[in-house]
Amino acid sequence: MNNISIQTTNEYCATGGGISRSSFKGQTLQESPDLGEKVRELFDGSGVQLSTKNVTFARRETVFLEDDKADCFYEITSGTMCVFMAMADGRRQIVRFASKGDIVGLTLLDRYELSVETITRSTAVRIRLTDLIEKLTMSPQLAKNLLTYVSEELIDAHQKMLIIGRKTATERVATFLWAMAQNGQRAGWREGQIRLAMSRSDIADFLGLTTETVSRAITHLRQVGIISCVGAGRVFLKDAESLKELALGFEA
Amino acid sequence: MNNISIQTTNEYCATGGGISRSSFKGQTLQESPDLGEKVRELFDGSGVQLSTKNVTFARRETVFLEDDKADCFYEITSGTMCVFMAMADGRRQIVRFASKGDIVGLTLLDRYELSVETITRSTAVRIRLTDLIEKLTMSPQLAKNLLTYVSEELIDAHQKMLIIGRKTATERVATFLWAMAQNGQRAGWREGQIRLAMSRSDIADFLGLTTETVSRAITHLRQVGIISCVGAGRVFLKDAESLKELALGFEA
DNA sequence: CGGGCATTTGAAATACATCAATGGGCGTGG
DNA sequence: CCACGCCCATTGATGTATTTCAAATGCCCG
Repeated sequence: MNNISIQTTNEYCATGGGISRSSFKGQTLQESPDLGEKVRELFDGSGVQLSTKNVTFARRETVFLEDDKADCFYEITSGTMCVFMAMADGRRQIVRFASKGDIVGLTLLDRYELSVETITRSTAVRIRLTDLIEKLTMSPQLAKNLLTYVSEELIDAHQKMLIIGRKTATERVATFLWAMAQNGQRAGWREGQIRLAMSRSDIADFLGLTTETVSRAITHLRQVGIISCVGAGRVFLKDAESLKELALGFEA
Repeated sequence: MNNISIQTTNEYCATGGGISRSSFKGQTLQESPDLGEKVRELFDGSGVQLSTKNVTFARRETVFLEDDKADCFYEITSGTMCVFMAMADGRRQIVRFASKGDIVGLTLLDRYELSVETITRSTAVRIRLTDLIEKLTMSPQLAKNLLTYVSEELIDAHQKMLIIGRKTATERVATFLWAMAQNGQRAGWREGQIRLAMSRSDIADFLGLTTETVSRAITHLRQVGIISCVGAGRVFLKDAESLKELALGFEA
C-alpha cells in the first residue's frame, strides 16, 4: 500500500549560513531516488498529499533556528546535521545528531522549538508542514505513525538525560561511541567500525562536556585498548564488551 | 461534547513499597469527583470506552518500575510523584515530577520505559492501557490529542537537557525554582509562593547534582535576597526578576 | 606543499562531589 | 499535647573530576 502523492522538485540552498530560503530556480524534475523513505513510512496509508523538494545544504549551514516560523520539515538523504538548543551567551546543548533517514523540524507548533544546522554538506527532502494538524484529524494512520515517532524520540531524550545528568565523562563518551557503533551496524558497516562526522566540540555539546574532556576521554579509551583511532573521525572498536560495560556504568 | 464512558471503582493500594497490584476489594462505587480531568481532555471526542479506578499510594511507594509489564496509566488527582530512570549502581535521574492533573505511565510499548514512585501520599485515577494502539487507529481525535501531549513532553525533555548539560548548579536550581513558581501560579497560589513537596535529594536527582550542592545553592539564593525560606519546603520568591535572569544564564 | 583549523596534551584553577558533623523539623508514640 | 527520636537539611573541610587557559602538534583541504 503506497498511496502517497509526491511532487518533487530540486533546489540548491546556498544561503551562506543564514536561514535557508527557497531560491526558486523553476526546476520541477520528477525524480524519486531514495528520497523520503522515513516520510513514506509515516505518511503511507494516510492518503495525504505531500509537496516535496530536494534541497542541499553546505557544511555548517543553518537549516532553521529556534523560534523561526515553522513552515517545513526535512528528511535527510545524505550528510549529518545537529539539532540543538542554545542559550543567550552561546552555550548550547545538542539534542541529537541526525543523518540519512532521520527527520528534523517536524512540529505541531507554528514555530520551531529547536535549531538545526548541518555538520557536513547535506541533502534532504523538504516537506511543507501546511495544515499538518488538520491532516492529523483526517488520517488516524498518520496520527498514529507520528505518535510512534515522537514517542521514540521521547524515550531517547529520557535516556540522554540520564547520560548527561548522572554519568562521568568517560562513561558519557563510551555511551556515545557505543550508540554510534550501533548506528553503524544498522547502516550496514563493518563490525566495530565507527565514523564520526562531527567535531570533538560537537560531541562535547552533545554530552555536556568540553572539547578537551572529550578528547582526553577518547585518548584514555585508546590507551586502555578499548578503541583505536585513525585520524579524529575514524574509530575502531576493539573491545566492545568493555565499552558497553563502561557505558552502563559497571566501574570498568 | 463529552462522550467518554467511564466506569469508576475505588481501591486502596498498600503494597508496602513493592509493585502495586490490584487488591480487588470488590468495591464498585460510582463516584466521579474531579477524577481524570486531563484524561477527559485526551479521550474526549474519541468515543473510546475507559475503565477507571481510583487508587491511593502511600508516601515513597513504587507505582511501577521500568520494564514492568505496562498495563495501566495514571492521572494524578492529589500528591506528588517522580518519574525516573535508574542505573544498576543506584544512580538515578528524575525525568520529571508529576502532580495533580499530570499523567504517568502512558506508553505505546508493552513495558514501561521509566519508573514512577510517590513522594507524598497520592491518589490517582488508574486507566487500563488495553489495546491503546488499536484505539488510536479508530479515533483520529485521540491519536491527535496524544500526539500533542507527547510533543509537549518532548519539548520539556529538550529544555531539561540544556539545563542539566550546560547550566551551573545555581542556574539549575534557579531554573527549577522558577518553574515551580510558574506551576504554583497556574495552580492558583499566591504570587511568589513555592511549595516543595520533594526532598533536596529528589531535587538533586532531578538536576543532576548532589543534595549538598542543591542545599548550598538554595542557601546562596537566600543570602543574596532572591528567595526566603520557612522550613525546607516553603520558599518565597522575593526577586522574581533576578531569579529569572539567573535561570536564563545572564551572569547575575 | 603549505596554511589554518581541529585535536591533542599539559598545567593550573575551580566547581562540584565527597566525607563528616551538627542542627532542626516533623511525625510518631506516649 | 508534649516529648522523643529519626531523618533530612545545613554547614564545614577536604578531595577530585572537569574546566579553563595555554601551547604544540597533526591533519585535512585547497
